Amino acid sequence: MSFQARVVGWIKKIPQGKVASYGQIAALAGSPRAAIAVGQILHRSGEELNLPWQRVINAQRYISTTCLEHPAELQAMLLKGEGVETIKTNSGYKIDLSRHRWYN
DNA sequence: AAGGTGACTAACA
DNA sequence: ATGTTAGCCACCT
Repeated sequence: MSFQARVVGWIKKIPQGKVASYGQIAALAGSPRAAIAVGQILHRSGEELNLPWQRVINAQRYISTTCLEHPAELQAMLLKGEGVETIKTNSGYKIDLSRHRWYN
């Protein structure tokens, strides 16, 4: 089973209304240092694999998408749609982890 | 098949 | 607090 497959598996398990960080997923998938690789996977095939990519944010609890098709604004909207509060700040969209952090 | 590239992070200045 | 640096590592070409 590839790292990618494990990552996908975990991401699918993130419950609605909860969020996890790239590093957290990487750790669950067996490579605590591969956070950036997780981002890579989502970046490329997150949408076509039908994953809840919006539930994955960075360790600073900010939305960190950059790609034009999936801007932070869209992610914030999707999260809001499932009950996750996003706070708009000058530096981006911040997530209220005290309420929405996903505990495994 | 070797190397470039990130939707990352933690550690510093 | 804010910006930079240097490890990270799997995916893609």
